[in-house]
Parts: sequence; structure tokens; C-alpha cells
Amino acid sequence: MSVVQSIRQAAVVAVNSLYNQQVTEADIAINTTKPEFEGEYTIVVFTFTKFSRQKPEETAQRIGEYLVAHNPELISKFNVVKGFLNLSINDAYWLNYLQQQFQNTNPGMQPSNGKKIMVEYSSPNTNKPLHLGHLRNNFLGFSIAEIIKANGYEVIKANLVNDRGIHICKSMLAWQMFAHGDTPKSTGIKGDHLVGDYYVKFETVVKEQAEIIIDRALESDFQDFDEAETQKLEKLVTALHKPEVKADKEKTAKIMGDIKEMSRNKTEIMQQAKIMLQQWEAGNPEVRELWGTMNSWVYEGFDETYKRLGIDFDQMYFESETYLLGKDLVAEGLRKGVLFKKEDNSVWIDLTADGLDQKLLLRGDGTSVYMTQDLGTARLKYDQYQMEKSMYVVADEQNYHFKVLQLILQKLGEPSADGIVHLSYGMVELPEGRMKSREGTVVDADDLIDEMISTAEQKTQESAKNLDSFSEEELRELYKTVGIGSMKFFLLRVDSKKKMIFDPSESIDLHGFTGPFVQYAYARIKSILRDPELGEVPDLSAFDAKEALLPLEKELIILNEQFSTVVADAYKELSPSVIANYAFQLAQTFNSFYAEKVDGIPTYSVKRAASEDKKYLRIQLITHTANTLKQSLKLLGIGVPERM
RNA sequence: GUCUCGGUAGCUCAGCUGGAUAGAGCAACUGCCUUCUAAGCAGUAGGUCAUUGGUUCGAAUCCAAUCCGGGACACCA
Repeated sequence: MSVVQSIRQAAVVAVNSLYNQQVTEADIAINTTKPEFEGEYTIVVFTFTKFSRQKPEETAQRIGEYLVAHNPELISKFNVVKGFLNLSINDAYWLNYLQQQFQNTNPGMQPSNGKKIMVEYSSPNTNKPLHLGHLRNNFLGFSIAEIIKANGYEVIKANLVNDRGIHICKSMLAWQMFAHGDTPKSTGIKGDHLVGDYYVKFETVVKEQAEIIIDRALESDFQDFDEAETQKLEKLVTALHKPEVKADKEKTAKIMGDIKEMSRNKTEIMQQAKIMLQQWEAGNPEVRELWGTMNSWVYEGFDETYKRLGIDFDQMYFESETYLLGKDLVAEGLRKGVLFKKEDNSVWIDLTADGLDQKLLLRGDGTSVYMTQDLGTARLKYDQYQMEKSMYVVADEQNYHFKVLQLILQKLGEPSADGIVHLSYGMVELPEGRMKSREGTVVDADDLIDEMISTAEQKTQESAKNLDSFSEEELRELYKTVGIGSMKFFLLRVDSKKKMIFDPSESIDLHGFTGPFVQYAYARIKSILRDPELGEVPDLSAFDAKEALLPLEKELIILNEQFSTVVADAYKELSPSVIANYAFQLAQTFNSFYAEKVDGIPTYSVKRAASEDKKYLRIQLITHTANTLKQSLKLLGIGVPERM
């Protein structure tokens, strides 16, 4: 049990017996004590004055006296400032905690609770390589999975690959037209990048072809369109010439966007892509073969990137295998009367009673839409794993989709419905706005990884000591650990619910609130423990420290003790940033502990400690700190170097 | 238009289940490497917590309104 919980329990007893009340643990407000006051934890007693009928100071005084009298092993003394009851925890309590924990190489882990949670993340399209946005998704998904595991759950990490659809046909078509049979092997280009290059090629051709159609349309020449489209375009073009629209930039842009979109759809190459998609769905062997080949190139590329990043999955799903799912569910829904058919045979659900709209679930021609697939996939997942919760790590632009998904599953009476959790995160933006793959303004994942690893190399060459004692292999490993670590930390330290801005012109820092800062603190501890001058250290598992704790010793123990609570909070908030902030604070406190000097003499030296008692206590303390730092970073998917 | 998320130091962000004088990092400035790793430590400077009103002993935190910005509301995924 954590200190805070112990205090809480003791305080409930104190308040209830002193004032004959029925308060519960939730009624006790506990904060860490501000550094300018004595004590470690503070109970705020203002709320108790309602029934104590005393001034805050008197109330705090009485509760403080009661706590010290009844819990001497926990609370050694107290002081009162206004309505704040500052408690000093008994040194023996901290020492006992340290004694119990210092050899635990997995601090903060809860025992198994037998429940399962699925986390779906990454879920890339197979028509282009991964970019910065995917990185945030991947790191978040992986880290959340680790955090959930630490809270006692079994986790299934799932990846639903979007391997079919118009987007991959675009790459395929452009490859057929322009590649002259090039392959990753023949060109030396990584598979996902090669396929991505042809996606970009496709888009440039569309743009060229669309421009001609747009120009004609703006001259009111609608030869490319059918009757209905012509009518719509006539309205749009007329609107464009109205003075009030001309004055309104936003409106003009919107209309131009509509015209552009309609024109793009009429280009020859887009028509060909649509035909290819139909051929794919019809099982055309040639198209299927090309599809298989190009996807395999992409998978090789993805695997390489995932491997470098240390990202993995327990269960792969492919949309080509799941896109037809969900139709059974729709049929059942129709039978149950939850869904209804319109004249054109399309199937809908009416969500107007829930403040939402009607939502299409099956097209008139019987083909499924995104939502249909997701309904089916939800059932498939649940049939396979019967998990407590099914989490989707997907950007916040799809908040509405997941709200609707859960609601429909509930109305259909699916057992998976209540467990649906959308882990919604904000997008990564550039200083000038959103990244757009169509416009080529994306930060490529592989490029960024390379850049960070070489930045780590540069920095290591500048500042590491004893560089010549590292082997080539060790150095490569170190650059990777630090480079990837800095990137993961950078993307995870910000609350995932908020969008974040990344400026590619300023490379990711390795100083201050960063991954390498935490890694450095860890490596420092390891270096202390490795030092031959430390001498022979006896088995400390029964060591019993006698001397009073010094300020930073105590502060370090207190922080370490909070780790379990932090891990629980990170799960509750579904936010790795809670862990990142904690890891930084712990590393920072250790660095102060490490560096404090009085008259040039280090206060907290381990090997030169004033007594054996202090030396052994500090060995326990920094060992535990190293374990906690390592574990924190592990929960973020970040590794630690033994030296750097 | 409706819904939704956000606005805290020059920049990037913590803090938000109400609690003491609002915290970090970066950037700027001052110090600190003959003693366990300076990717570090100690310090200085930098704030109308978007605005207004309300609830409260107490509001960055809760409520309402307003302003600014993002996103969603597809027979796209």
C-alpha cells in the first residue's frame, strides 16, 4: 500500500472518531507538502471545519495529535499552517520501504488480474511509407499497451492493415504505367518508399489532367460531365462570379475545392484506378498478383521500420480479409428491427434520438462501407479474445466515427459494445499546419529516424568520455538507443489528447526534458555501481540503516515510492505523458543528489560516504532509482544504455 | 449551422477530481569539471493562467457568456 493510502486511511479514522463523522477516503484531500514547509504530505482540513466547529488551525492541530498518537510508525510529527496539516513521515517507514523494494527489478508492476484488453494501433495504409503522424500513433499504442500490462492486464496488440482500396490501386496503376518493371531490388529503394513514390506520381498525373478539366469547367464548358454534374457545376461556377462570394476567400476556396474534387474524379487516370479497384474486387488474377507483389514490398519496408523502432504486434488483421465482414450483423439488425431499409435497398440506422444523424450501413448495391467493416471486425475480435476492453488508437479526427460505432454496437446488442474505447490523440502538425501526403508536406519516418541516430552519434562524439573503450558494435547500439529514445520521448511527453507541433528545422533536443536526460541519469548510476573504488559490497537484503535521512535522500525515496501510483494514473488517464513527466522528475532529483556539493565536497557521495551506514543506504537508494528509471522508460518503449 | 477539443513565460509544454507565493525544458544572462560521467548542477530574469461575470473561506482548475484557433458532422477511410 502506498504512503498516501496509509495516510488517507489513518485520517479517516482520526476524523470519524474525533468528530463522530462518517467521512470516507475520498473526502480526504492530500497534497505533497510545499518545499518551504516542513513535512512530506499535507492534509487540507478546511472542509472539516463545517462539523468540527473549530477554527482550521485547531481542527488541524487535533487531527495531527490524533494521527501521531495512533500511527507513530507512519507519522513522526506534524505542524499546522492555517488549514494545512503538514505531516512528517517517520524515517523508519521510508527505510523499510527501500529495504523491501531496492532489489525489485520490476517496480510498479501489478500482479495479473486475469483480464484481457486489446489495443489496436499503427493500422497503416499500404500505399505509402510511414510518416511522423504514424510515429506518434505507434509509440502511443506500444506505450499504452505496456502501461496496461503493468496494471495487471493481459494485452493483445493488434494491427489492422488497410491493404486494399482505391489508394493502393493508385500506386499499382502508376507503377504499371511508369516503372518499367522497377522493383525494390533493382532500384535499391526500400519497398514502402518505392510504392509511395508511385502514389505521388499518380497524384501529379491526376493534378495535370484535372487542371485541363477545371479550366474548361470555369469557362462553362462541361463536356467532361454528365447531366446531373453539369447542373451542379453550373451553380457552382455561377456562384463563383457573384461579388459577395468573390469577396469571401473562404467561400471561394470551398467552391473551388468542390470543382477540383469533381474534376479529379473525371480524369482518365482516376477512371482507370476505379476500374482496377473493380477488377480487384472481382478477383482478376493479374490485378491480384500485382497487388500481392506490391504489398509484399511494402510489408518488407514496414517490418524494417517497425524493427528499428522496437514496435511489434500479437495479432495482424488485413482489411482485404475483413472488409466483407459486418454484413451478417446488418442482416441481424434488420431482423431485430434496429436497422431499416430505404427504397433504394440501402440500409440505415436512425440515431436521431441520440442527438446524431442517420447513418448508412450498407449501400444500395449491397456493398459495405467503413462502418460496416468496423462493426464486423469488432465482432471478429471479440469472438477471438472475449476481451474486457477493445481499444483503438486513432487520431481525434475520428471521434465521431467511434462514438457512432459504439452506439450502433450497443443497439445491436453486441457484447463487445461496452468495452469499446477510442484512445483519441491529437495530430502532429508542422508550424505551417497539417501534414498532407497528397501535397508532399510530410516528415518521413525513416528519414527522421536516421537523422536522430546521427544526431545522437554527433553528440556522443562531442561529449562522451572514454569513447575508445566502446566497441564499434556498442557505439552503434548506443546511437540507436539514444536517437530512437529521444524521438519516442519527444512524442510521448506531451499529453496525447492534445495536438502537438513539430518543427523539422529544429532537430529534437538531447538536453533538458528529454529521453537522453533520463538515460544519462541511469547510466550515471550504473557507473557509480561499477566503480572499483566502491570496494566490496556485502549482501544488503537485510541491511538496516540507522542514521537519519538527509534531505535529498528522503526526497529520492519519496519520489520512488510514488511510482506505483503514477503507473496507475497513467492507465487511468490513458496517457504515457504522465510517465514521461515522472521519469524526468526522478532523473532530475537524482542529478541534484549526485551533484550537490558543500565547499567542494559532494554531500551524497557513495564511495566516499561518511559512514558505512550511509554508503550502503545510498547503494540501495540509487539501485532502486536505477530500476525505477529503467522501468519508466520501458513503459514508454525506450531502452537504457549501461553507459553513455 | 450543430457538436467537439483547445487558449498558462518569447517558444514547447506541466499543473485542471478546487487549496499555501502558478511550475519545467528550450532560448537569454551569472557561476560550477585535480575527488562516483558537465547529455549535468546552482542561480538571475521572464506571467492581466484568452476576456467578462458567477459559485466558494479559497478558482489556472468548477459554471455561464464572449473572443480566437483546430477538428468532426460523406453511399471516403
